Amino acid sequence: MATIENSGAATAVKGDAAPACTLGQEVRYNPAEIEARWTERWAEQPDLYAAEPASSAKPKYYVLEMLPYPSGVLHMGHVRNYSIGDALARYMWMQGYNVLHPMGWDAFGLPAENAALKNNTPPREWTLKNIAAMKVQMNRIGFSYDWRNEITTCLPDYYRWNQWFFLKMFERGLAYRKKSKVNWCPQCATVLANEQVVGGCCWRHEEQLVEQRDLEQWFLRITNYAQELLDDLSKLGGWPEKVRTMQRNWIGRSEGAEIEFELEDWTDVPEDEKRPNRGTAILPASNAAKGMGKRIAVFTTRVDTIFGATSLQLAPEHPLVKQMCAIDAELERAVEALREQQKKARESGDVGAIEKHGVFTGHYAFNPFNGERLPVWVANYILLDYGTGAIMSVPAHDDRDYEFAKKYGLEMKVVILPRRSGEAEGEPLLPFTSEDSLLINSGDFSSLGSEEAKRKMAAFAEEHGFGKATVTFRLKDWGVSRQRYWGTPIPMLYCEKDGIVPVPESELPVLLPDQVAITQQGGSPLGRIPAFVNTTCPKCGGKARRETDTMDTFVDSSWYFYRYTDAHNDQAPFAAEKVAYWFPIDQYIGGVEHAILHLIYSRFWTKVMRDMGLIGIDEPVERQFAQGMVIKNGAKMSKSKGNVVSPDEMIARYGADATRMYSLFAAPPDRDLDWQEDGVAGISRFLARVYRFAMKHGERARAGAGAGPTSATPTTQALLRKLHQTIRKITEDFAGRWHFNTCIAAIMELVNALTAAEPQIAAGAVPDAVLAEILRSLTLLLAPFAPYLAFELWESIGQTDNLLRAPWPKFDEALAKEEQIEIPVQINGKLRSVVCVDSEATEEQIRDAALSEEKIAALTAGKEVVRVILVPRKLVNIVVK
RNA sequence: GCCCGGAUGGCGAAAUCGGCAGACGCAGCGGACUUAAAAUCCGCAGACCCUAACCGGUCGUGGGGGUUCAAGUCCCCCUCCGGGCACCA
Repeated sequence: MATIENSGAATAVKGDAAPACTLGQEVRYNPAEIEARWTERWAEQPDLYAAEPASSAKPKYYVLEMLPYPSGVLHMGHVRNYSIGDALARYMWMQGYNVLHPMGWDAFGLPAENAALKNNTPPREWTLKNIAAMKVQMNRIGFSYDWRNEITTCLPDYYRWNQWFFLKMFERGLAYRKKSKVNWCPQCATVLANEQVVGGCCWRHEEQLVEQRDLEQWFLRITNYAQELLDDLSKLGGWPEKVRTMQRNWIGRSEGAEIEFELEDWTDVPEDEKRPNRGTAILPASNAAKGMGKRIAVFTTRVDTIFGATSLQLAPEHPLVKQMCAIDAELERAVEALREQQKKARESGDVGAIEKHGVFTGHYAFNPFNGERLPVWVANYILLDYGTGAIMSVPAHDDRDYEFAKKYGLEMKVVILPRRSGEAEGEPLLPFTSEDSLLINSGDFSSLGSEEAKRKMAAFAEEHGFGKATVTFRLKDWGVSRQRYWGTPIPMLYCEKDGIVPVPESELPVLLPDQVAITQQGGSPLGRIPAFVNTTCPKCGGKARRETDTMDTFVDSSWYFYRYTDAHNDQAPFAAEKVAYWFPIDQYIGGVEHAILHLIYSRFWTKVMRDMGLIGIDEPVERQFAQGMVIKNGAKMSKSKGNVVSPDEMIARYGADATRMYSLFAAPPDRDLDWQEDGVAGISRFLARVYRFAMKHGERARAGAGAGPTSATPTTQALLRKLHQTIRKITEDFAGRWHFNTCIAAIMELVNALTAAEPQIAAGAVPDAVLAEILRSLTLLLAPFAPYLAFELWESIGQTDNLLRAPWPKFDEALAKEEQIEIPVQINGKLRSVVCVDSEATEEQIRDAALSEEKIAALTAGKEVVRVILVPRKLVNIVVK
């Protein structure tokens, strides 16, 4: 179509979409035509972007972008994410690396089931159709994926390895089943992991409050790795600080002590001291026996304040509270109210805002440090699933305890003072919570500093058998059971005789049946398929039932990037030597919304695989990059906001090159990006300028490609200088800052300089060989950002080798160097003039030039020059009085 | 409440190590080309003051202070916006 062989004046370009025509000498840039042609040519070369095997002599580089959920359509967030990764992959190929740049599909999950309900299409069919559509889109944009390693997580050749890993974890005691309170989303009709609850609501259904339900669930013991996940964050120097901080908060390590308070024998309490108004409940002897010798364990980070404890506070769900309630109907009613308040607060998400309430149980416990008798309360702000579900209340030195004690008139005891003021200062303003403090009224521990006291008191407790120093994590084990159909079946059986039995490895995969009626109520859909459920026990041969829950889809994405190295292996999840060659991932790129969920599960999975002996690394990702969101009209693009811009539409209007290049130009990649369609048009105009320039001069460039003398005309020198400055700028940015917006601006400046010099070029001021070099380098500089145009230009200037493997241009410092530089001259810090000096000028010469400059001389005449500050190559500041 | 980001022309942004604030682009204005339009090309463009016009001057990077010959950049205080965590004991 476009006659690239004949790109001179007579060239006519015909296209199907936007009609292009010949206007005098000008050739119109027609991205629709150019891109269609190259899309077709690339499709005929399946190995174009193929990684070389591990035997390659090149150094390896693994660049990875987060795989998409196959919703059926790419959105701008994808385009941005993948344009960054694609630019990097192309650049690294050109830098001589063996690049692995794979893509796949996170293909299990709820939307397929919802679509099935809505359209009566089986989830599998719907998903595969979407994948096909998105793959077409990706290829239309021209992303450089090595499709030989494509993975699709909903296919058995992938998910069988989820099952295999699950069995391995079960063997190692890392997968276990327990009944627990779980987060339940009524809309999803399934369980959510803690990580999937956002502000008390479902992460998919922003308005949907999450309920608590009791269910038997499978858990993965991520807490076994809590400490290592925390410690190894320090190895992740190539990760954004923000992501590391979020993970650190999520893991939530808290150092403190667990202390046991002995509960007073219930029967010993004199009637008149028992909880007022508790009525006539009679304590049966059997229950009294249960109370005897019971201890209440509390977790505290401030054991140094334990002499100031004036009560204990238990969670409403605490087992001991349940026992107390069993014999005290009135207490039960009061506690039930507290439970309700807590549940409501949890479900509404603003747990921090609820009003504190509590009730005295009528029971007492003894402080093991001083024997003091403390009332035992139940309070609605104590959480059963953190620490021990019980606290010691120290109102003088804790904000929450203070608030609570004020409300209920509980005693306050001051036991620490500010370190600096000393005892003479009297009582501090309460609550006083600083750790920079000294103990008072604390027996043998008085006058110790808080830090020292914490250590000594924990040791004391351990010595006397009523406590010890402990560490508590906020991180909980990962609940992976989902009562859904479209996921990996959990490979477990329940035998009447043998109980829980793993499916033998040889029977994997446990296939997900195809014909399943999807409804949104009544537990797992698989449970309604007798052919799936009913099986035999591999141990005893008797009747057994299959587990009917499926796995959380975050399991799929926790290890997928290992599979890319060996996607068709049917003997193992991957070959160790392939992973050893490609890992760690050199650069991972994705949205910050996965900073916790996906990125922490992946790190966990890697550590488990290491402990299984499958791999030899501690962390999967060397460098992680979190790109910003795509914004339109001040809000994140979303269907509900109605501000979605379709990539297809942009591509149809301006071309894939302009669309992806705009996504890199409009903001630095880590910042939010404001989508403005006029900006895409601007990029399209720029590419058109490049195209016209190249078409106009391509002939001469081909003629001069055989090199030749470079004459030193000022125009030639100026253009070469600009070229080498641009190469330097972009090369440095890829290595460091990734400010592709300024990289593209630099290319624009280069092109501006070229078009401005067209009269001189036409007049023969630039030798053909130089013109050839400039055009060739310009094409290479564009290649990571606008690959279609780059390939087109590459051919048009007579290059026949593969552009993707062409070496990245090298910059020459000598050519990049300015001969003359402008030095601003200030007087008393205010800019007054600019002098132009030779770039090699000495300080003395610059100083003289500045002082003798006409305007400066006039302004300083008759004044005393106190000082002259001279910053080499930067500025002169003359201080006068 | 705690922890991260961020705030610069009409708009997206640039200024990488304390050294000419606003590169590059969008929108806008003026001009050339054209019968006309589109496309393209050239030029102007932070605000204010002075001027017939030039020349020139003052102010200006969310607000207030400070350090410095010099601050968008460093220090202290504050406001607003975005994100994360949160009765976590």
